[in-house]
Amino acid sequence: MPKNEISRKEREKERHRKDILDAALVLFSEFGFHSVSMQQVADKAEFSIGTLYNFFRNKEDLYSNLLDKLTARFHVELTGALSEGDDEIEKLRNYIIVKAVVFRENLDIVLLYFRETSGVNFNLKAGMDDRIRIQYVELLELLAGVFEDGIRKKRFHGIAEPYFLALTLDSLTNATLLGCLENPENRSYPQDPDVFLNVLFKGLLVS
Amino acid sequence: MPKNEISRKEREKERHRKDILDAALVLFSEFGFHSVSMQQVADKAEFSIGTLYNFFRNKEDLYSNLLDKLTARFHVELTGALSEGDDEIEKLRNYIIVKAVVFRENLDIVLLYFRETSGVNFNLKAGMDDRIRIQYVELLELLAGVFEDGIRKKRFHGIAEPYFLALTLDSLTNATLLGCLENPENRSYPQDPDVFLNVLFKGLLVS
Amino acid sequence: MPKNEISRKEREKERHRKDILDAALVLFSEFGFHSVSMQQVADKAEFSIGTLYNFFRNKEDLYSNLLDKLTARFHVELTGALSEGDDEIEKLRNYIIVKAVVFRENLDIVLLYFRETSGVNFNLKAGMDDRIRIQYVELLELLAGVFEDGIRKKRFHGIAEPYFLALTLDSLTNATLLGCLENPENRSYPQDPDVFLNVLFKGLLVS
Amino acid sequence: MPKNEISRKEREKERHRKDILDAALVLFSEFGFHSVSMQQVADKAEFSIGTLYNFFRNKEDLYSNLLDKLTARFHVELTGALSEGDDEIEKLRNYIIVKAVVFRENLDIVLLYFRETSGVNFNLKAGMDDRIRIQYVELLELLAGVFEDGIRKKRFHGIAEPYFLALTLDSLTNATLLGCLENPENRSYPQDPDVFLNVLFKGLLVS
DNA sequence: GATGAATGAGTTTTCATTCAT
DNA sequence: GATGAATGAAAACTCATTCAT
Repeated sequence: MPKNEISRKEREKERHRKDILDAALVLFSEFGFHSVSMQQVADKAEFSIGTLYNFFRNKEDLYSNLLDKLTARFHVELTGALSEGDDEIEKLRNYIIVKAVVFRENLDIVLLYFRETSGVNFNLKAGMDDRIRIQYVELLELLAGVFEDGIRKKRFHGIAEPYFLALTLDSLTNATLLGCLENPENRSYPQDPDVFLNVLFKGLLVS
Repeated sequence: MPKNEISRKEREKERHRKDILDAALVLFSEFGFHSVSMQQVADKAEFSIGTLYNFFRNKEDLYSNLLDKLTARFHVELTGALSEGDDEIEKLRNYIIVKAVVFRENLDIVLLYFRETSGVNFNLKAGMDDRIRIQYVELLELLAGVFEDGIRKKRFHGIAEPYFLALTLDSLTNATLLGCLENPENRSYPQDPDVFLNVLFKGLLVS
Repeated sequence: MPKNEISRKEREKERHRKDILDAALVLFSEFGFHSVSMQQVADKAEFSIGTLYNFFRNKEDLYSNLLDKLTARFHVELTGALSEGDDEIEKLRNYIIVKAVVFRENLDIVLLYFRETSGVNFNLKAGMDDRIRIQYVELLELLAGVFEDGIRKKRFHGIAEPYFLALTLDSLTNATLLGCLENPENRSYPQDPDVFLNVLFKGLLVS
Repeated sequence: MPKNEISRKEREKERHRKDILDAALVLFSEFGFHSVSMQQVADKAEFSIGTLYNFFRNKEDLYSNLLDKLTARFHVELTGALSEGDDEIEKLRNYIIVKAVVFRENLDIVLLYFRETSGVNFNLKAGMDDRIRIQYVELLELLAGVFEDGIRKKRFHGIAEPYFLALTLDSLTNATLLGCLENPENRSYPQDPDVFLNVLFKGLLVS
């Protein structure tokens, strides 16, 4: 069955590709792009250097594939969270909860992501990061949309620009989660999403 | 006049040191630590490579001196802002205004600072960044203190932990200012500090 | 034939390693460790610099591998010479003859060896040279053992400590051979080992 | 008194020169020519780098001046020892005793000297070391002369070439003294010069 | 004569990338 | 497709030497 043959080979190839990306993720997220050599990635992935170059044009390509894959996953999870829930408050609660779960379960990825994005501008050639930036803005605008809807439906006081409120919620959750995940002994992060929402909305909520 | 002689030489040396740090700041803030070579810093500072090494033990030492100097300056400005003003609201307004000014006038520095700090964990050897982290925590605690005072004096509702409120205000202003400064064409940042405060306090303020 | 494939590659790699060591030997023995650059070794070995570092961790590692290999070879030859021969006199004659042959046929090595050892203490990190020193002391003690046996068997007068006699014979042959080999036009070295032995033993030999 | 003025200045200059050479001796003898920087010599001598260059054309010149001064001192002491004493045996005893004293009292110098000479050929440009070699050969020939005289006067058996005997005595004392001085805890060196002479002459002495 | 800041050629070392097997 | 030896450009860093003060 040549069809199956091919598909088995394809699947195997895909698995190898994944192995390489997994190894790269662990190393890049711990040490950063410049402090990890292709040799180290190859060693960790248990492939030879040459094989890495069969899958990726160069080091940057490997990195950017990694980031793309990761940000896509994040994007899906977080935008998904924002679309579920009956009303705007529920959506925001969902967003906060999912974000906490995602962060906790993918610390590697999150650190790598922030290494790239929160520096605000990036170390690598522009272009690679543009896609990340676009997805980030998309997410913020989605979040802003939720605020806007809530305001229009009189769920919240329209006390500030929706985009502004979105930025606030995002920054706040980032800062809190990163602080908690980095020093877990230090300060545990809130299980209850309303801790975050209260900061923003107590008083904003239409009674 | 040997006294003057000496002092003139010393002053000149200090100026050269500053020239090098200035050149390094511009380059590091634009391209990042790993993407700038000592040769480039030397060229920009109009000195030879050897001279750089007469002032700094190695590349990391240069970088770390730069960061120390910058964070010290920030720290002074921002803690100063928090200590001026008649009541807590005034202190917070002050903080927001001064931060905006400082950010706008020192974009290089700010970008370099965030490249180091917001990446959450750092690329370079620990120790250098510990001082930065300590100063950052100090600032946050000072800010938290203002919230605490305000809550105790019934100026604000005690709706959340003071440290949490501090983190929120800090994240929010960072995100906004960086967003605005990076893409000035895109979105201007608010001149009025109350735009920030409203997000937090409308409804929190005791009427 | 994958087996042969592998072994051929391995053999080739070993040959390359040997080529590098050979080039290094010639240069180091003529100019000394500090006066030879890795570039020069690479050029002489007809490899690129990078290849040198695929075989040796750094310059010191290359040097130390070279010394280890050489001293091991010497050690084997000279201790071998001391174990052959019917009686003690014969063993000493053997030692003198073999040493002369070894010195003449490996002038490069000998010079490099003496550059390290006779300088009494060494330029490089300790550890590398400890092995050399240990082997040297081993050899001297073997030689001393021959004298001791000879004295016990009344082949020689026990006119001095065996270790002392060993040191004397070693120093004497070194000085003579090096003097001759360095300035061959100047003074040829004795073919007859008894020339050395006579100095020591005429009168010491039990008649 | 301008005469005195000048002479005081001259004396001072000479003292500075000596200070530099002393500092250089300590450093070079411990670490070797290549591992000591002019900066280190300047620091140890408590002068500036520039001052070193007022006294010596370059690093090599400093080194070679140092060696010249030291070998000259050695040469005087050892040739002196060979010229004192009533008969040849006495001269040789003298030589051995003086050499031991000189070695013990000038370990720095001796190590530096051997670093240069016993390596047999030298690290630096030829020329500097030729003078050392010439003086060494001169000394050996003087020593050989003593043996020759002793043989002619029937004090010793003419059992080997005088030059050969000289080389033997020299090598032997070098090896012994260096061994002792390097590891003083290990093996003390003989106080009695006859320990050396016995090795050579017991049986060679005309009874 | 003394100083020491400035120089820059030269050295070691790294590492992304290629390509013959 | 996999391999990994070979490459060499590029980087950090050193240090003998100069020269203006």
